[in-house]
Amino acid sequence: MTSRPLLPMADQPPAERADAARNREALLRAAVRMVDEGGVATLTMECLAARAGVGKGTVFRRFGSREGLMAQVLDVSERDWQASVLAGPAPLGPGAPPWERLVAFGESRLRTTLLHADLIRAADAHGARSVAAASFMTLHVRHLLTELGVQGDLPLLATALLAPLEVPVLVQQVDVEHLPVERLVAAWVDLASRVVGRGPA
Amino acid sequence: MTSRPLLPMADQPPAERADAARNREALLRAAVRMVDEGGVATLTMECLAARAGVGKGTVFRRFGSREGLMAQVLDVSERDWQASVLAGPAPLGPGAPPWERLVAFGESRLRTTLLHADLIRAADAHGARSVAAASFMTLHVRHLLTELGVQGDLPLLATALLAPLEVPVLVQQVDVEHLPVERLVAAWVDLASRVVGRGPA
DNA sequence: AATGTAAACGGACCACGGTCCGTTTAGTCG
DNA sequence: CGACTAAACGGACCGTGGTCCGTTTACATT
Repeated sequence: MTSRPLLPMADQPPAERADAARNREALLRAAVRMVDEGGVATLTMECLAARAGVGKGTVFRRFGSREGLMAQVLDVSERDWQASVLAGPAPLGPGAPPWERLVAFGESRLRTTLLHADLIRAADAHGARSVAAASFMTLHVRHLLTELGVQGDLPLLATALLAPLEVPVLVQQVDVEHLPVERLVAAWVDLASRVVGRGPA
Repeated sequence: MTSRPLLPMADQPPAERADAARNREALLRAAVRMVDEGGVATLTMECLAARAGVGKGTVFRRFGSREGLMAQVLDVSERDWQASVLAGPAPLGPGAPPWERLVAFGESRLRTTLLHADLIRAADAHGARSVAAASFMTLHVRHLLTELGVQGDLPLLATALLAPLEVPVLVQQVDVEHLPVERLVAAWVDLASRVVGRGPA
């Protein structure tokens, strides 16, 4: 028997090999570039591989699927946004009263979603939302609802508040029905105030 | 110049040729069969063509895309459902007071969506909801809200009520989080009662 | 019946996502 | 430093959705 790693450390799956890490980084960088140069649609897996100077198999080995890749690309911007919710300036970040934070959250999320609509869709593709992003938002809204003293099935109420901010809904309203974003924001705030059971400061 | 059709009738685009109509029907029948025998995933365009005894090009000529085909397949069941909302027995159909109808609508739609989740997704695919189905529901909810004397941006309020009944949301809750359907129904009714501003009979 | 034409047909063809597997290489151990 | 192994690599290959275009066919007009 060969000896297992001398430092158990934890039993993290053995860690990534240096060349693998380099390739992942190169691919991700290339992907980001392609996306914001030509849009999501122009990024094909084969072409990305070529650009990054690796074989197609490598792309799939690193990211599993186009969807997985897109999720990583999205993560870059999404992480910033989450940070500003968690620790940015009020009213989106902490410091403001919960109702103001909720309103700020809704508007900010609505605009962000619209901005990255294509990417979010590509990262979602088959319909299984990236657990990470969704659960972050659910938790946050749930937390604010708690602070507001809302009674009821909080997890599901949070989901209900988040649902109208999903890509398909917003895209339909903005791109097909040509509703102005301000109206959507106002309607969402109205919805939130009904759910909370009283709103305006 | 050749003479145009002798009976103008209306200027409907010349109407479908007999062979075309036959093929459309054969294809649709075959598609329905394949879907409820093997599930949505087993239906490939080429295979469908073969089954119906036509060329692949014909399938695309008739339905435009896989998505378009699926929309037609879905339409078969969806039409029945719409009929029962419009003219079926109360409380889903007319006759019951608006609040009871709204509750019945929510529960019925929730269960129906879950039942046809795959098909709805396949018919939606790129994310552009079939205008027909969506606008039917929006109109209906809007109508009920009006009857209930709800004030505000009705079209958007209706959308907000419909959003948590969308496939991705429900599938996430049921298949990933394993929440029981009854709880989803209860939460939706709660949401509706908040939006309406008082609910229980 | 013969003719003309717009529509329908079919299947070869293309692009893209995803898989497979034989080959190469990083990192480790003696 | 040489040997060994698990991991990474790359590109040929496959299935599927979708397009294209030369050929066939329904129907109307004479």
